Amino acid sequence: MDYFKIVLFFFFFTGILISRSTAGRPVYMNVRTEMESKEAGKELPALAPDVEPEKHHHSSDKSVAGGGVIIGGLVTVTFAAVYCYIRVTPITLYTRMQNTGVGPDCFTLPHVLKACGGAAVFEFGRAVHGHIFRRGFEADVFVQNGLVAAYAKCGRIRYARVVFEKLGDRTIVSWTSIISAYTQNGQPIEALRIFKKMRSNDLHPDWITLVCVISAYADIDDLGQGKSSHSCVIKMGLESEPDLQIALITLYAKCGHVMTAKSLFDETETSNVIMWNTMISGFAKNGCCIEAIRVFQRMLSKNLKPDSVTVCSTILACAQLGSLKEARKMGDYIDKSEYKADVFVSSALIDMYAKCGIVELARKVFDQTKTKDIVVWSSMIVGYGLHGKAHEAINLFSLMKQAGMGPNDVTFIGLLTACNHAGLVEEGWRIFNSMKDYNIEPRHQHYACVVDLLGRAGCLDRAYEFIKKMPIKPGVSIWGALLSACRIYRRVALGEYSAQQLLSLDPYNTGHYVQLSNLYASVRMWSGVARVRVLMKEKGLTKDMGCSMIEVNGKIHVFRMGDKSHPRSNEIFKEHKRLDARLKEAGLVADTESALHDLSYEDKEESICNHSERLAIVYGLLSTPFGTTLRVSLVDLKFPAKWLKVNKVFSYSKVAEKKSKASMFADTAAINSFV
DNA sequence: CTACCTGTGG
Repeated sequence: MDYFKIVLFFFFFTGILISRSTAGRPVYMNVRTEMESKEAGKELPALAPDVEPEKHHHSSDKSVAGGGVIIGGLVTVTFAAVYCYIRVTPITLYTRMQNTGVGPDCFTLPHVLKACGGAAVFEFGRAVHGHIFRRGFEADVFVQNGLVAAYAKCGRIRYARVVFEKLGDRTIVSWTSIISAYTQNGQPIEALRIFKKMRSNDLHPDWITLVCVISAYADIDDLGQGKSSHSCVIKMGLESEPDLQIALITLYAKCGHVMTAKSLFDETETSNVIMWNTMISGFAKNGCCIEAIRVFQRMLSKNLKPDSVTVCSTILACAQLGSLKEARKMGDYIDKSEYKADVFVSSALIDMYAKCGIVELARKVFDQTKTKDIVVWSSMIVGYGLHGKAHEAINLFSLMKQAGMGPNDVTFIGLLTACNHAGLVEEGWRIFNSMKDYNIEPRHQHYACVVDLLGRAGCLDRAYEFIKKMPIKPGVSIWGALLSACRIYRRVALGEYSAQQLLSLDPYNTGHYVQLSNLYASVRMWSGVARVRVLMKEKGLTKDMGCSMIEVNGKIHVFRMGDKSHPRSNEIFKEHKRLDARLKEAGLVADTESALHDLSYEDKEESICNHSERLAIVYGLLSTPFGTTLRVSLVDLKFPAKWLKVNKVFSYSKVAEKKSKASMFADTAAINSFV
């Protein structure tokens, strides 16, 4: 930062100098033409005018009369500052060096290559590669290692590999570079293969190699191999190396062993921000949202300065927790911080507010975001989709196109789910078909959205035809969508077929069995219900319990099915009974579940499952004034029940299904208006 | 020269 200030200061004076000599000439002309021409820094105005002063004058001979020295100076300084921020890089300096005829050597080139990686400028990297070749540095290991890394950072793994393969004398850094090249480009298995090859060449990993290898094991969720790397770390006496601790914490968190990750973290008592970030995101990604937020708060209380990654991870935790109170607190914190201009932070905030039920606040953040990238736009569109606001999503999509931003595949998932929730079949179909106009290949999820869309609308045959014509092999989510549509519309034959496909793909998922069982129950085929129960028993599956959470006055209340542990339990059950009767009176009986209500063991489970969310809603109705919006989340309890404490904020929660959350907003609104 | 933590979808 200090360096930056010095450069700015320098610019101030050179700016005045230039403005004197050019009498208000619009300097931004230079900036623009230069930015437009991709020729990286053929001219470098104002950086060192004492070396090449003429360069500034050649591009624009048209002097604009008037303007004045001061204004000219101010304009210059402003643009110079922008210019400095955008332009002064090792790359520009390198180009400049090329122009002055000073050749690079094997000490400058690695730095230049590092910069190529950082800015992910592939073409420039190619050019440098050419220079390296011409100047005969192909044999220099340092330079070649740099090339491998630069290509990897530009996502050109092939080029990286070619350079590596041609490398005669490989050092440990060469091997590490190619290994990390593969992990960075999402190919951890190939990375580990190369690691094994390296070991068979009797080369020992250094600590950075270990960081890469551990992160590869984390990527493929191989805790066993990860643990042996951990013992390797200890054997080599590297366990106090912060970067290795970070890699290990990531590994354990990624594999679901959050407590191991936490104990590693606690042992360090570090002030390393990245390690704190790792811990926060580790908690957040495991659904331990409150723990994540607590770590963040502890960080603040220790006067450690969070960076933008810290706040992004904490916002993610708030979003998953679904607690409006925490979300608001975080929002206020960001508002006062320097991070509100960060695109990553903005998109995380938009997502958070949408998931916590306030799409309007999400929109406010969206509107306040100056530079909107595709993720910001998509987050907002997805947010509208979550709330079933299809028209808002579609309108925003047109605005996005007007702003010249091209959609990506996630944008379309947002649009399609929005149409799903709003039941806009034809609109969704049209949107799906328009994907090819943007050169976006529909992926599995897009097809699943369409099947869901058609299925929910009752067009089951059309959905099935669609599946048959798909260019990809239908997977779990597609058959799942079809099965659930079959359950709604009681199409046994097609449902059985989908279930067959589904169970062969994913035999250990309880949800599929339950769906099939409910389908049978809805047409009173009790033999089918029994058969499914046997199937489940064979596989040793039991139906896991649903659990709902509601926040009232900043306190989280959790209800399990048939739960009587809440202090106001009696009241809640009484009210629930009363509402149920009134709902029935009004003919508002739950649709498919009604068929299940009169008989059978399975049915009870099914209705009980809904119970937990009903209990939460009833409690919300009892304890808030009329007109309050209730926000209920489904909680997936993969943690033991002892961690769950009703009427108390609890630590280990995971919001299970975002989709059902949206439909719950709708249900709650309906009940609220009815009562 | 090589590495670790961040945002939308599932």
